[in-house]
Parts: sequence; C-alpha cells; structure tokens
Amino acid sequence: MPSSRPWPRVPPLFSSARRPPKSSRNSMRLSAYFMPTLKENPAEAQIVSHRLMLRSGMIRQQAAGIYAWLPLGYRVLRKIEQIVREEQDAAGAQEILMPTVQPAELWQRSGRYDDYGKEMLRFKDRHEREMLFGPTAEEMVTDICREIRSYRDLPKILYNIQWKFRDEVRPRFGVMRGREFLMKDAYSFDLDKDGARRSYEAMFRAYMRTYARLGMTAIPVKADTGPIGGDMSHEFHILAETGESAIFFDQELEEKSRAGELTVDSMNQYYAAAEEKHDADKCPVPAERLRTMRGIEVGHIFYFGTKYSEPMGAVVQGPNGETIAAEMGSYGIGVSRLVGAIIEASHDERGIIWPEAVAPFKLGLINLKSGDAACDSACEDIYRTLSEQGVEVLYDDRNERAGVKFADMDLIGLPWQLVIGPKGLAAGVVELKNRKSGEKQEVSLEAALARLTA
RNA sequence: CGGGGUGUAGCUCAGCCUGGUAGAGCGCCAGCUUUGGGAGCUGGAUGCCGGAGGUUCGAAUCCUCUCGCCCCGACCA
Repeated sequence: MPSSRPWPRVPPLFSSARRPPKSSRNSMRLSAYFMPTLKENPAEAQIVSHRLMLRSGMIRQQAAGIYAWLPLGYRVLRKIEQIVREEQDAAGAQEILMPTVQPAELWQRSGRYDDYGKEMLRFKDRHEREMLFGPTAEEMVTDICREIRSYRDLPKILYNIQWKFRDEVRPRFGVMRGREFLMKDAYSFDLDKDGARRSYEAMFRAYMRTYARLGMTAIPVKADTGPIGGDMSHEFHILAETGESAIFFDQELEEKSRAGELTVDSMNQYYAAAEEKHDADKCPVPAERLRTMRGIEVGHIFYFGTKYSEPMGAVVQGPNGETIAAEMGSYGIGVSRLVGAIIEASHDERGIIWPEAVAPFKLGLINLKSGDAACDSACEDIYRTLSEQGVEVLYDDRNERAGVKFADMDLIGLPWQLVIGPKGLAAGVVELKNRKSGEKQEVSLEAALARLTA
C-alpha cells in the first residue's frame, strides 16, 4: 500500500478489524479503570447503600440528591435498566424517549401546574416561556397519544426510561431518595375498563418478572387507589432491614413473589398491607404465617381512568362514531433507586454482594503478585480466555498488596473472585471464591474456567 | 418547611474554649525493604481553615450575615 496518497485513508465503516473483539469489550483492567475506592466512610453518608456506593467509587455527589455515576455504578444502572426494558418489551410495551424538559403549558392544561408545588423545578427559557424539569410524564404522553384517533388503534402501552427531577425538601439515603432519579414510567391507553385491567395485569406480571430477574424478592402491596377505588394500585417493596416502611404479609406470598409468577388475581388470595393499612386485630393471616418486614418501595402502578385523557383531549372515535376518552394507567419503576435498594438488601460488613444479573462484572481476577512472570502470564491467559467467551472480568493487575486487592474486591462485590498466586500456580491450583457464600475452593484452572463459563 | 448539627489537605478528623499566621492518620509522589487479607522505613507534594463583612497590631480561632452539607420530624418512584 503506497503511503504517499494525498488524502487520508478513510477507515471502512463496518470493518470488524477496527472494533475490539465483541467479547472483550466488557472486561477491564483495574490499572486502567476509573474506580476511586475509599477506605473510610464519607461523613455525609449515613446508610449502608450510600456509604458503599461512595466507597466503591460508583457515584459522587454533586449537590444534595444529585449524583454523577462513575463507570462502576453506571454499569450497574445500565444492567438494571436493560432488564427493565426487556421485560417491558416482552409485555408488549413500546419504548419511547420523552424530553426531561417540558413546557408548563401541558401542566396548566391538566390542572396540575398549580397543584404540584415546590417539588416541581420551574424555570424560564430565554423567551420567557415557562418550562419545568419533568417529575413525571402523564401530561406529555397523553398529549402525544392524541395522535390516536380510532378505537381500532387501541390498546397501546408506551414506556420511557428517563431522568426525572423532584425538588424534594429533604433528599437523603443517597440515590434512593435523590432529587434527580432515573425512572421507567409506562402508560397504558385502553378503550374501556376491561382493557385497562388487562393492561394493568400485563404490567403487574412484568414487574414481578423484572424483580425476580434482578435477583430480588419484591412484595406487591395494595396501595391507595384514591377516588377510583378497586384493586388497581399496587406498590412493590424490596425487603431490606433498612426499608422506609413496615409491611405485613402472608409468608406464602413471599414464596410466590420470589418465583416471579404472581398475577393480580392470584395475589388477591394473599394478605399484604403497608403499615398504615395493617390492623393487627383484624389481620386474617394466622400469626405463624404473618411476616413483618421492612420494605423499600421500588415500583408503583395504578389505574386512573380518564383523569388526563379527558382534559388533555386524548380521545378516539368508537365503532358507532362516538367519542371515547382513553382509559389510562401508569406504571413506575425507580431504576436508580433500585441500585441502592439492591445494596440495602444484599451486602455484608465487607461490602456489596451483587446478584449476578446486575453485577458490574461477573468475575474479579486477582493477580496476587503482579510482576511475577508466572502469575502475569496465567492471569493474562485467563483474562483473554474468559473475555472471549463473554464473561465480564475485572482484572486487578495493579501493583498493590494482596490485602488491598482482596479488600477492594470484597467491597465492590462481584459474584466471583479468582485468585492467582505463585504458591497456587506451583501446586497447579487457583482459588475460586464465591462472594455471597464466602466459600473458597482450590481447584485446577480448568475446573475454575469451566465453572465460570457454565 | 420547623428543630438540631457540621463545614480545616483527596478521605477521616485534631486545632477554636483561652487570637500570634495550620497539624495527624490514611491516601498521593519518589526511593529502599516487603509481598497469600487494607505493609515498614526515609524523603516529598497538597490547604483562598465554605464565603462576605466586622472587631483587633494580628482571626481557622471572637462577632454579624450568608451559603453548602448531614441528621430528626411533616411529604414522596
């Protein structure tokens, strides 16, 4: 190839040679990774998830209730987001992306502009037009769905994974009660109440599957339905000792929840109530089956009829030419809150214990003696081999002492640790440690790799 | 929004009461010794002591105002 060509060579758009191999894209060397861990607890963080997120270098606070997500935290956030997305898609919902900034006019039309109070962050653009940072999106999605004109185009469920802002008086608990937060919000549009119920049911089931896939047990609890009534509003709580609210439920419900197979109807057979609705004297569950635990609310779904479709004009024409306002429901999951909630539910005194589905990496590869030829080459081999097979590896190749590496690895909570040291290598073994159980086994390298790629 | 607390090095904190121009541990940089669970020694860098005003010859320290952050309560995915 002559090097004297007068124009720069244009790289081929889709040449696979220019891309890193697909399989290794998601592994990292710790020496190159931006993961600023802290040995001590920052004074501002009081609860365990907030402390661990700061200490493990997942987030940094920029203002009260506003956080920057660093590489490790962002990986987890994206994994949760993706599971939520896949289950929404599987339930027949369609993803859209609505803006974070909304015109005040939309909210004036629904009448909520005045009701919302100081929690809504308001400002003016350069043309003095009143704007706001969206705390939720019922108005906007309803406005968008005015495009639907015929009953034949219903039902529809649209969802959106986007940053929201609520100017809480008192943000706290790190990302669990931030002012800015990532939320999945879905909205269903149906022709009648039966249809709305079917949509509600579909979302309910998607939620149960979502939490199960995240590795969490979430208890659905009937929530206040306001003026509409019925059994069409539920909150979903992840069980954690530090939960904000006490919940009371039949232990059989917990077993069903764990499997992710509950429906609205099957859930109606069981008792579950939040603190404010529970009356010990009237509780139908025998004491030996009643569980009392604390929960973190990580989802809330409700049906609200034509509350927005009527004032905002989201109406369709029915088969007989009549005008029908859409029956609507909305369905929220706090994606960023889930990051904190999962940590609250899954940690020990050493650090985080990630469920495999949301772990930032599957494996932490610890080179006990960086610079040792045998250790280095064994680790490089393992790193390459596993990465090529799609295992996400965080390789601690730093020139640090063993204790530092163990401590950091326990702190960030990857499900597996593979420890490579000179003594083990000489004996033909490596150590595979399970973060959750703490179990360590000395096995051959082949056995370890087989276990990790299973 | 009421009540309380707190701002000093990247992190945790001492110094403030009783003014005299800033410290420790950890972290960071260099070197040596180490190396299987947060190492040792030596040397080094790092601070508008949250901000503004005041008192004083002199303010991290005393006074006033202000801002940030945290906790408790009322409110929320």
